[in-house]
Amino acid sequence: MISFEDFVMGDGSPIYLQIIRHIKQGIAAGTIGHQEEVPSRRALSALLGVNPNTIQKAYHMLEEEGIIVSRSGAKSYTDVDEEIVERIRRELLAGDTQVWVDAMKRMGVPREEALRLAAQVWEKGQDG
Amino acid sequence: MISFEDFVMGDGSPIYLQIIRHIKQGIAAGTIGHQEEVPSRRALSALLGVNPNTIQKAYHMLEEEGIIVSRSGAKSYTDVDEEIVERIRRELLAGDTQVWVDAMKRMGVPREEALRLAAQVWEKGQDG
DNA sequence: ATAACTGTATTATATTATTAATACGGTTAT
DNA sequence: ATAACCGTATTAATAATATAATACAGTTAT
Repeated sequence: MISFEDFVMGDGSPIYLQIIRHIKQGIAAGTIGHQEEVPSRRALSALLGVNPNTIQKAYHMLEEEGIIVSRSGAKSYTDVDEEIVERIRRELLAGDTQVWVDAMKRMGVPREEALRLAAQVWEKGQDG
Repeated sequence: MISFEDFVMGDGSPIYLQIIRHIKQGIAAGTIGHQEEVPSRRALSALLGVNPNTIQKAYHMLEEEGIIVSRSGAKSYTDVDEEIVERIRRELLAGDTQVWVDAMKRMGVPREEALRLAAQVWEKGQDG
């Protein structure tokens, strides 16, 4: 069963996008595997304190991307072969890193200073 | 005069937030200085192809943050002493880096691999 | 002074994100 | 079979974002 324990609604982006991202990150991390059970729309909406329709929107888009499979009346499960895992991982890693690098460059931060800052921030956190 | 030549409406975030970010990044980079002229609401709205009200919203929030000063009828100018520049720079650098580091950790990317990827993405770009 | 530009304000409308309240029919464990 | 879940669908309402069309008064260069 996919866990949403560490899920935090932080940035101001739409909730359904945050949910999609959370699941994709779990798949990229390997903590979410193939044919893993997905929380029901109602259960997750109660857990996160949002409307069931918001969850349905996220799940529906994940299904269109071929990441989860739903059957009316039954539980929903992930459907991720190795190819899709690699695609998601590449997408997220490259995309996030590009965003950060672009921001640093736009602020005139030199490469070495940026990498030093990243290493420093990395240590500050307790996990990882 | 603040330049918006390299401004691109990329991410799906609200335009007024992107404008605020663009100006803050310029201040952090030092390419936007003290008492520098800000494009008029109408001029910038025409340049970006958005509504003047959207620009006004961004400028109004920047004024509330003490970053620009406006007088009815006259042009608007930046108002950034060294203290505010340092505050903005620290905010943006630390914030953006934290977001990236958190994403990498959530995806189970080891520190060294993340830093290697960052260095690699850094080189790929033409500027910086 | 006056024309051209400024910031500011108002009202209306459209779109998107989200909530809310239901409803229907399929699946599953007992 | 039946109760408790499940996915799915519909309709209505609200808030945030953005557009559109104006209007008014202050500033500035000529």
